[in-house]
Amino acid sequence: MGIKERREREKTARRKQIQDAARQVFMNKGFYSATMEDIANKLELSPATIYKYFKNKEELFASLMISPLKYLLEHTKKVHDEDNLSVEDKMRGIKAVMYQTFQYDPLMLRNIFYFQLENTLSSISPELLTRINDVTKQVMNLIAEIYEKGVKQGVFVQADGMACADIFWSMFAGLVVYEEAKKKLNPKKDFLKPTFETAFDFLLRGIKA
Amino acid sequence: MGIKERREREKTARRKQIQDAARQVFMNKGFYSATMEDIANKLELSPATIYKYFKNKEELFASLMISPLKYLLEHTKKVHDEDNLSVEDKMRGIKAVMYQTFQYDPLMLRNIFYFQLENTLSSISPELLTRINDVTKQVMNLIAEIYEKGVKQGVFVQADGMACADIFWSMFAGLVVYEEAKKKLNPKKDFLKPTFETAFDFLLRGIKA
Amino acid sequence: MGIKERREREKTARRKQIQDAARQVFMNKGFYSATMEDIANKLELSPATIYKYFKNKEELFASLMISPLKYLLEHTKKVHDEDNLSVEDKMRGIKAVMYQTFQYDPLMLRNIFYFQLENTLSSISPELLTRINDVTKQVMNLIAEIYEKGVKQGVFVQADGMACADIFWSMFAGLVVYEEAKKKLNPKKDFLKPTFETAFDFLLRGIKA
Amino acid sequence: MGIKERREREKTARRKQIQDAARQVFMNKGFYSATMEDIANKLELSPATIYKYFKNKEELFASLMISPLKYLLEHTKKVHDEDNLSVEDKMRGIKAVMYQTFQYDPLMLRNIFYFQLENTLSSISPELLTRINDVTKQVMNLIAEIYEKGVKQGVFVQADGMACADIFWSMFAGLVVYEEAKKKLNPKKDFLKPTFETAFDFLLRGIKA
DNA sequence: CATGAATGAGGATTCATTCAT
DNA sequence: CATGAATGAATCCTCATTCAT
Repeated sequence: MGIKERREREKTARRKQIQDAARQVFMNKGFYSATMEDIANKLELSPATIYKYFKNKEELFASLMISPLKYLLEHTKKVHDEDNLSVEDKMRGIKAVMYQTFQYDPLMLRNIFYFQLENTLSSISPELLTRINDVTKQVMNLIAEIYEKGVKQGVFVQADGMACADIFWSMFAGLVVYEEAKKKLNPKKDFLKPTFETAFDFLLRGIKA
Repeated sequence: MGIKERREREKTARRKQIQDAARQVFMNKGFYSATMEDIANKLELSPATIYKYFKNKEELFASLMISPLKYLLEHTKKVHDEDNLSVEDKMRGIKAVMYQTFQYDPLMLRNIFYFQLENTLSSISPELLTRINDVTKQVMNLIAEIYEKGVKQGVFVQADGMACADIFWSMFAGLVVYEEAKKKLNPKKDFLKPTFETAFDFLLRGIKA
Repeated sequence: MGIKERREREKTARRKQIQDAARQVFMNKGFYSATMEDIANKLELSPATIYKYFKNKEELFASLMISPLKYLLEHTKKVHDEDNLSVEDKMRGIKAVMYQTFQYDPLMLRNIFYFQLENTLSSISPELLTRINDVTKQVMNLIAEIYEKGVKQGVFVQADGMACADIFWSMFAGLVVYEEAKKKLNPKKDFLKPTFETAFDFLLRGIKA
Repeated sequence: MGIKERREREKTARRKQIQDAARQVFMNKGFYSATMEDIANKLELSPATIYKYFKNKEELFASLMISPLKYLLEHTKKVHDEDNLSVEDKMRGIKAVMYQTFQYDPLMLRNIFYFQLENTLSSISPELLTRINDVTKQVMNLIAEIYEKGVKQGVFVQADGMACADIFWSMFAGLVVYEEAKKKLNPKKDFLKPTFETAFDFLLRGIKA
């Protein structure tokens, strides 16, 4: 009985190992240039083994996206539900959550933003795709809700909630995508933190009624 | 002499034809999934011919990036140099230029933002790479200058000029990358225009001292 | 002792289970496209287990051929040995037996006819191969005997007994192979029965002296 | 102009070369065990080249089926349309045509009969599949017509024309499939000719009113 | 006895790129 | 100058089979 549990745990562990290796390889080479063999080599495993755990390359890649998104959603929810916080504080909370998510898995986050742009990621299982899109939408909805509440309270300027959510999300995506590129050009400094702060401060001031 | 010129002109024209076809194919399929044969087919030309005009696939792709960036730089310069405009109006001008650039070549713009993220685009000629990065930096510098002028005038809040340029650029990138994805999900509506407006309005309000 | 017997019986039972599952899978997918995992899944068993009972895929497949052939041989013998029957009735009996055999395991029968055509079924054990060929030959011999007896009695036209056996066998094979294909195109109707009847009626009339 | 024609001819020639090599390899190894590399090696060509002429393995294989079927259809038509022939002579003509078709490409013919039985030949282009089925049906229809005419003339026994066509076709298929197998077991003798003759003689006698 | 896990060995297919004409 | 033809080099993926537990 304990034996079944151990088996299960080992399987999950191996799955995680593969994901970790894959994450690194995808990070370094990008989706197309990364090969299943690269990943297998890193694990000192046969490529065939990977296919026991993930249906194909796309599925493996996509599975990596879930985790940061889940992280993001969870923490966004927490901020949204915090009763003691003013809407302004909540928006500041969103900023913090976004930054933490970035720190949680920067490269994969970047890939998420690029995700839907490539037609070729089509052998992905529809369930996974739906799941990813769902999480995104949920986060956006939470942001929109906060914003609209703020509008009602007269704290934020009149604007569509979803539009505002879009904007926060875009700012988030832009900072991640672009700063990541910058980091490559100049790997020493940590540009993002202050820029992140300033960017959202601008937005927060901008939405104030 | 005239004959040589004509030759030259024809060559340039053909180069442009190839670029036009390539742009469409890259737009539809993305860099990796687009094939040289796709491009050649669209032109009713042999793949071999393309290699007379462009060293390889990466070079061809990169050459396409130049044009929107040049467009952006030119117009940004114009805004920057306009003597009659207040810094606030100039920033508004930047917003307009960005939107126009997006309209000028939306897909390629998206690709530019993603460009430096893929390591494998390494067979690109260093000159081209440098050129692309240079243009980006120039645009950023112009924005930074305007902002810093505004800070000196006490019109904008105290902040680093380059950081502000980063933020505008990131907002720009985010809107493009993310909205593009959204357009795919819901191809009917034109989301971008109003969101673009609102986003930069928030920023403009946010930077106001 | 009883315990040993039970073991034995259980082993035989399991062997049979595997064969049943295998039959279905081979029927649906054909030899090459069927995988050992398919079969194992159907049984809710591990592929490794199958290898405890059958040396390899080919051996498993071949083992399935034995059963319909045995059925055919047994019943053919019965017809052949029936003393009260005229040779004409015996030939009619052969027809019936063939049709019954088809009903007994249509798909595997088809595979039998195709069996020797594929060189690659070479890892099969020679004994099994011999056994299969032996049964076929025995059936043919029985038919030949009946026919030759009929010739001697002046009831059938002059012809080589084995040739006639070949012809009956070919007609059998042709009907099975071809009708099976037809069933795929038009799964509703039961074409075979009447065609089978008519076909052999033609032959029976044709061999009548 | 002549140059274009030569190109065209060369291309057709190469296509034919590939088909010839493929025919041999498929004959020796069967569809599944034959590899594209086998075929390429035989041609002293790269596998990639084959893909310039045929979309994939299945398509290449299927293309080989067309030719014998076309041969069969053409000659069947000729027999059917021959005005001077009695229906009985026409049926005899059908027999001859079938045997000639067998001689024209014995192995591929066998494959045709097995063709629709394997689910996996599914990446075949629907057009090709349709084309193959069409030819088969046409041949069957011609046979049916002859038979029904014979029935009207009171020369053949009462029976459904299509059923009779089925039977002739099945006999044909059976002889080909089974004799081919026999040839493998005993490669020296030419079993088929006399068996073929006798088989159809039986049928011809059997259908006589 | 049963099996879960792992894999070696291959095979189909793709595509950027070259080169003789 | 343009190209049709050819290909080397990859890469994804599959599957029969083995083996430690």
